[in-house]
Amino acid sequence: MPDMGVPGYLPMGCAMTKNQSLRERYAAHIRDNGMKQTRQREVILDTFLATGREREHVSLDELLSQVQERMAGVGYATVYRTMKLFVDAGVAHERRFRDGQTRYEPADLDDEHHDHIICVDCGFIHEFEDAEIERRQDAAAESLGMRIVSHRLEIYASCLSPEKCEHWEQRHKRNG
Amino acid sequence: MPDMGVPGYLPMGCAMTKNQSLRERYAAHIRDNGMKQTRQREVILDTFLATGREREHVSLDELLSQVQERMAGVGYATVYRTMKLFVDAGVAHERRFRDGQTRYEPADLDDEHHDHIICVDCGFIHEFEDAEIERRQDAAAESLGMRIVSHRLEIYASCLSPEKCEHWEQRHKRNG
DNA sequence: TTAGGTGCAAATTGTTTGCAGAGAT
DNA sequence: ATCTCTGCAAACAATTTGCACCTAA
Repeated sequence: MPDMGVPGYLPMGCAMTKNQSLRERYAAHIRDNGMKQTRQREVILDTFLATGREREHVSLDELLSQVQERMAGVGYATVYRTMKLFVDAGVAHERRFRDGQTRYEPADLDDEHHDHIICVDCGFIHEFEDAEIERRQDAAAESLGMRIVSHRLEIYASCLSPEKCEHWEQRHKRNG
Repeated sequence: MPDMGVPGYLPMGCAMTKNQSLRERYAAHIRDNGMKQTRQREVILDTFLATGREREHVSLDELLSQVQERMAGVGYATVYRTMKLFVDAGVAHERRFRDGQTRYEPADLDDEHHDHIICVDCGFIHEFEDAEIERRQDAAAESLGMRIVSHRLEIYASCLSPEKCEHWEQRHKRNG
């Protein structure tokens, strides 16, 4: 099902409107920088946004193989360069957890921000927000006479209910 | 000056007692695992703990060249493997900031923990602690039925007083 | 004496780039 | 027609490992 963004008719944060916003950012970036619309970029964007709905934090390898299912012959370098483009366009965020792979997720809109809790047993990546933690980070920087440019907060934790974790493991391994 | 750790006679957190604790951890690890005391490991430990006093967060390359000043001919692989050994022994913490280099700092003792604020202008690395942030992280994990194994919080910020930052830059570049 | 350590060089891993042909506008 | 993009392969950068020789215990 294509994105039929209808801003105002759907609650904020809904995947459909959010993906629509990201598509608009992409289109604007392409237009404003004299770049070209290509079939590869369309497929990569579609594939990337689809994985995003399940909050998958795909690696380049994972994304590449998903892209190749839709369009054979696409090269690693194209996906690599396109994801950089998406980052520049404000469509994607780049994440580096501890598995040595660069991963991507759909960008947060506006002032939204979230951090990650990674299960050390199965690798599943949860997301969470805490405004008070953000405030305290600002305060810590300010006390040093600095202003925050960006931050990263990653929590590595193990699941207290393994049977639930097993389920996550299966889900996650699908894309590995 | 060698470390003359005198636990109980100096305040907790003092560099001298702390380094003494770390040396003891190293010695215990070597003993308990049937490993051997070598001149290289001694020199690397001395050099590493010395950089730690200034909270330098050395990279392998930086550490290697400092080690070679004290003992010519030491190879990269030896420093590499020795730092892994120190991590296993609880002597060092491994850190990966965004400059693509693995850095090391003396391990925190017991329950101590600190996070980092990295200046995006000069690369200088500050440290800070915030117990409330830690509590909230625990709470976030608990709400998902998880228990924290470790975490990383890095704040990238720019300095509001550049002239101060210049000073830091000089200090930091010394080891680059 | 012997198991473990060292130093070199080569292998790995993940990322980045140069370039000739293909494609979008 | 022109300028960008793609796919391949090669270059890079940082880390990791195999191996023959060395050394602590």
